Parts: sequence; C-alpha cells; structure tokens
Amino acid sequence: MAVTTTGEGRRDRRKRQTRATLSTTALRMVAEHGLDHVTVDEISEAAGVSPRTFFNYFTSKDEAVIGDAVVDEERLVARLAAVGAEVPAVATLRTAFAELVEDVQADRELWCLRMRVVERNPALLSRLVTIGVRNERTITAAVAARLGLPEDHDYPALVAAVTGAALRTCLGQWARGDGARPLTTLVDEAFAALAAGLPEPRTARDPSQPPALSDPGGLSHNQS
Amino acid sequence: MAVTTTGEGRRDRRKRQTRATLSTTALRMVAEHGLDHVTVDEISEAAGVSPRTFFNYFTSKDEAVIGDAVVDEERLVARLAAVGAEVPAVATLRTAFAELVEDVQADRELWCLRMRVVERNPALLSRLVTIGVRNERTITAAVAARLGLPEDHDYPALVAAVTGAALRTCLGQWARGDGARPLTTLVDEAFAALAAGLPEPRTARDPSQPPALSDPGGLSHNQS
DNA sequence: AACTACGTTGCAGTCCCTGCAAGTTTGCTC
DNA sequence: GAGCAAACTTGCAGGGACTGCAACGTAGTT
Repeated sequence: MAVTTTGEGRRDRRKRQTRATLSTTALRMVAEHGLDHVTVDEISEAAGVSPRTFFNYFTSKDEAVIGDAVVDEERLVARLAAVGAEVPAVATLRTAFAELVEDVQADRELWCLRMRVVERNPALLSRLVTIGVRNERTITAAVAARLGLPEDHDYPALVAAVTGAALRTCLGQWARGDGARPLTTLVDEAFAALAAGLPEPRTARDPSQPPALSDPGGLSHNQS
Repeated sequence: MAVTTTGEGRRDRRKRQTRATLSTTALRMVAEHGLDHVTVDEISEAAGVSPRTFFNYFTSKDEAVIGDAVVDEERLVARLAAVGAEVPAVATLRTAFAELVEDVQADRELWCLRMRVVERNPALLSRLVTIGVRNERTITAAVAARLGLPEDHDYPALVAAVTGAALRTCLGQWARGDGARPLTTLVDEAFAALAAGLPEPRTARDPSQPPALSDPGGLSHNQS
C-alpha cells in the first residue's frame, strides 16, 4: 500500500537471495571437493532448500556453478552500433566488450574462483564455451550487418570466434594471476596483438618487455 | 592358423567393426531424431549389442556421436618442431594443422553430417570444444617451448586459442557449404586473415577501403 | 478474513553411466 | 580336437541428474 519497498516486492527479493545462495554454495563446494564429488542433494541441503527447488532455479548442476555468464544481446548490439563505422571491427568489439570486462572485474573474487574451478573441471568449461558460442552467433550477425556483408560470409564468423577466444584466454590468464594485472589491460594487449597479426614477442634472451605489444594504449582505453 | 589376416586378428577387427557401427548408428539416429530423443538403449539395439556393451566402447552417448576427433599430440608437436624457427608462429601452426585438415576432408561425408548435428545440438558442441581445449594446452606448451617463452606467458595461450577458434569456424563454414569449397582453402584464408590483423574485406557498396588486405592470397595460398 | 497467485516440496519415473559378477567367445597350445 | 586362458559381452543392482505432476503453504491483494 504505502511503499512497495523497491517495486520489487519481498518475494522477488527472497528469490534473488535463494538463487544467489544456491549458486555460491554450489561454486564453493565444487571448488573444494570437485564437481563429481558433490551432489545436487548436498548443495541444496547446504543452501537450505529441497533438491526439487534447486532445479526450479537451475536447469543443471553445471549452470548453478557457472552462473549466468550470458551477455545481454541487446546491449552488445547497441554497443557495436554506437561505434563509428570507420573504426575497424576488432577495435569495435574491444570497446563492445568493455562493459562485460568491467562487470567481471568488479566481482574479482567470484570470477577468479569460478575460473579456477572451470580449469579443474573440463566439463564445466564446455558449458562455459557453449554460452560463449551462443554469444558468438549474436556477434557474428551484428558484425555482418555492420559491414554490410552477407550473413554467411566467412569474415564475421571468424572475427567473432577469434575475439571470443581471445577474451576467454584473457579471463584465464587473469584468474591464474589472481587478478593482479587488471583484466582490461590484458584484453587491450590481446586485442592489440590480434590487430597486429599476432606478431611474436621478443624472446627471453632479448632484454625487452614481456607483453606482445609495447604500446597497448594505441587502442582506445577510455570507457564509453 | 594358416593366415593371420592382417596381423590384427579377427577379434580386433570385429571390435573395430562394432565400434564403427555403434558410432555411425548413433550419429545417424541423432541426426534424424535429435540428441535427447534417442536413448542409448535404442542405439545399442539398432547396433545389435546390449546397452552395457555400448558403454564398454564409449564413456558417454556424446562421445559415440562425436567420434574420436582427438588430435595426436606427438604428431602435432613433431610437426611444430619440423618447421624452421624463423617462420612465424601462426604460419607454423597452419602447416601443423594440415594433416588434420586433410584427414577431415577425406571423410567429408561423415564430418559434414557430424558438424551439422553438432550445430543442432549445442550440448555436443561442448564435448567437441573440450577436445579442442585439450589440444589447446598441448599447442600452448609447444609454442611456448618453440619461442623460448615462459610457460605462463600470454602469447602462446593466445595464439593457441585463436588459431583453434579459427579452425573451428572454418570447419563450420565448410560443413555449412557441404564441403563445396575445399577446407584447405578456407583454412588458408582464415590464417592469412589472422596474420594480417583481421582486416575488413571490402563491402559491396564501399570499394573505397584501403587495400590493406583484400587479397588473402598474400599469404601462402599454395599448399605446403 | 478470505482469496489467489506463486514458490516450495515430495513423489514417481526416465535416463545416463558404473562396478561387479557372471556367461560366452576367441585364439592359442598341446 | 580337447583344453585353457584371456578377452569380450551381458545382466543386474545402484547412484545420481533431471522432469512432470499434484499437493501444500505462504506472501500479497481485496
């Protein structure tokens, strides 16, 4: 009557809470005992709900562990459209990913653990990549439209797949380093390397910089 | 007694036969009815063996459908080592993949169907990618060793992931076109594009693009 | 206070996959 | 060819993921 709290209602809030609890407990338990040494029953019990309820929130055990790492299609497309047509596709995608990257970085703790768990359980990686591929299709279509290329042209698909792969490895490296180096930097470097045709870095015996490109700033580093 | 057939024995031959039958029936049935509308029991029965035997050959239903698309690690590493150190990493990987590419192309029929099935069943894509990632690690290590870089350097992982992704999309395009354009060509073009920094192809209505790299033949377009 | 829509739960059931303990075939030896 | 051992097949029992259904309880509404 008087106030609707946040227009969300207590019920919805509780749902969000339950979902979050379920997800994080799943992640933690799997991180500790391994994916196939933790049952849904155990997770649910630890989260204080029935196993049946677990499946009301997630369609699979994997999904609970991985979380909803799905990119918002509309947003992504909007981002792509927002960049001037004269900017090359790779650079455009990098800025389009900026938002996602920052989200991940904001939840550093969570994502580091998540990536580590994924690394130990290839089955989860599959699930993660599957999501990535779904996004890939969106990106492919968007890039094709942007460049005025036919839907089935090789180029958009290639760019989408390749940038996606780059992003994935950055995520991995970032988590492996426990988030010490900012993810944004890693992504910048990777995309710069891509745009430069993957030149080989100088070898160890050559006293130089570690990264592939000495000038990552060459690519847009400002946000939005 | 008299003849040992091929030094393989009847037993082994029969095993290979059973395995092949099981695999192809699985693929065909799934192609027709969808992955989750075909049970292991049905597949086994169609293949004339018990369900239990099915799992003696494959660890999962997915595996039977996808097949053993695993790259021979040793061979791959040997290939990498065989290319002169002065050749850039991307080009080196392209030649290292040549063998695999030809194998796939030799079984065109099978692989086209397989890829089409995978496209319709994202769950299978997972399994396929899992294999790809296992290979990725091998490649990462090999590239690192080749370049004298530390094991955890960004570059090898990036190159491995990116080339793997490129290969994957080529496979997809190839199957989508029913193998009309040779896979080798597609891979050549993709790797050339990678080495050139993914320049955008000219659009139909905008021929004013700088001649950065509209000609994929710029890089090795001849075989080996 | 009654009503309703929605979230939770238990239950039954299907399917995937595994270990174990047979039974059966194959290849080899005498 | 008889016998033997290894290897292959199979049935059985069982655990765990996941789903549809129907009953139950509770939050929000009137």
